[in-house]
Amino acid sequence: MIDLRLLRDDPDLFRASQRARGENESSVDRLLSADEARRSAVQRFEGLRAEQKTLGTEIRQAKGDEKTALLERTKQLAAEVKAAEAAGAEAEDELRQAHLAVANLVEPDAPPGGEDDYIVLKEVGVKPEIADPKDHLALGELLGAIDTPRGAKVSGARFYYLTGIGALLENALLQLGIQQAVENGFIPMVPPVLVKPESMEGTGYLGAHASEVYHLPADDLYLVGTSEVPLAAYHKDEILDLDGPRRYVAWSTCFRREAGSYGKDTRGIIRVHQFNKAEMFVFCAPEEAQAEHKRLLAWEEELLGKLELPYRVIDTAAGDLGSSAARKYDCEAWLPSQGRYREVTSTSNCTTFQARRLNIRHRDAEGKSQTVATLNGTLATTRMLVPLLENHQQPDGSVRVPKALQPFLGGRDLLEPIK
RNA sequence: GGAGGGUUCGCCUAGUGGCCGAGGGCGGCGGUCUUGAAAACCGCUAAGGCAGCGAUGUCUUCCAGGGUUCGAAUCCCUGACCCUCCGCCA
Repeated sequence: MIDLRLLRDDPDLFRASQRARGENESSVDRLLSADEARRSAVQRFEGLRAEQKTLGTEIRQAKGDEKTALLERTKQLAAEVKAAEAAGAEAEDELRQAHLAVANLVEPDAPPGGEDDYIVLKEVGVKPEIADPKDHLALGELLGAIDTPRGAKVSGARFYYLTGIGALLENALLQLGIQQAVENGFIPMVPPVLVKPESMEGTGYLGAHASEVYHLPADDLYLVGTSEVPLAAYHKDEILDLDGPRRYVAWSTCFRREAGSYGKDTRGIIRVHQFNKAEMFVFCAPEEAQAEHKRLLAWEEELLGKLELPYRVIDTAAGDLGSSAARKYDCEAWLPSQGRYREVTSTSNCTTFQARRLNIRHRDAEGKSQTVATLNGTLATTRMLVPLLENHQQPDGSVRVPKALQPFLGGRDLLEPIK
């Protein structure tokens, strides 16, 4: 949710932001009038309620006819108060709906435009020269690392088994990520992956992404598509004592329905219903959010460096931002088999948008409570196996293990085809 | 799945219809005293909305939602969550 005070002061700021996203700016005006309507409803209710309270004390002391007269008056007043309260609740409700409908204020420097209007900030590393590269699935099958037919047999399309060295490799990757984060002061977490509707709503995933989310109707719980959800909700309704950014790194399984992606990335494990991820999540003072965002990006890059992968960093265009994000950077790793870069990490600065929904605050320098900023970023994820296998493949189908991963694989430096 | 108990201000707790947004203890902050500290004593110590330049005023919130009443932390109904016991259990 956006800051209503800022909206009152400068509605054009939000209209411009909505335009940059390619969204309707009428939602801003709807919110403005809902805000106006609520304020007048609240004032009417409060006036009546104050009178009711005053008369209430007078009745206690009154006697005889005087008391009868007062009771007569207050009875009528009680009905008015009730009506005003109902009107207030209705106005409140409309305000909330209108409030939820407005996306976060985009950072002014974010590139305008849609999905294809990203800006490439940099390219890092050297793309390997591989004649006739095998793709990750072919390599995974040679190594006995990935089994998609049996994934489909047991669970359906877009499910897979990681087997043997594949299972070990994923584990190594996530451990490397978590180790790096912990060394940098992150608090490691294993969060729940089933959450209540309010937690899902708080992070904004029941809006435009509702059809992407698995729901368990018998219990009214949702399977999270990212541990961002349980991490953000972790401090719901709390006032934090922050001395610098509060950083968490969570290991979790993620579940995505991938509705509407029929025919896209059907081969291998690029787009799947279930995967694992080490996710960074930060609560910090709003003033620090931009700098922290850069740091999250740097940590993502550091990990890709350790994996010795060629990648580029893109600055996502406003129209391609999630509704909670003010700015988003993606790291895309090079895929030799496709001859292009594919997203492997994504870091978003949600400023105070998420925290306002979840009611998470901290004490500022003057001791006043203030909404915090939240940020998230991918560290390591199952999908990274794809560039890892492809970029480090050898002509015979074996795969070189980057130095940083070797300690997590019992020192192995080469994965060889089984038979 | 069944039976019972519980949910009040950071924590513990008092409070069974108006004097309660709410008392006490602990903790925290400030002060007196002290060379310094401790102890003792004194004071302050929930969040949020609205109006106002401000001082301030006003309203909401005692798990949530409904109800009774002129008036609800307090009475009634529904629900959520927690605890204990029994049953079941990959």
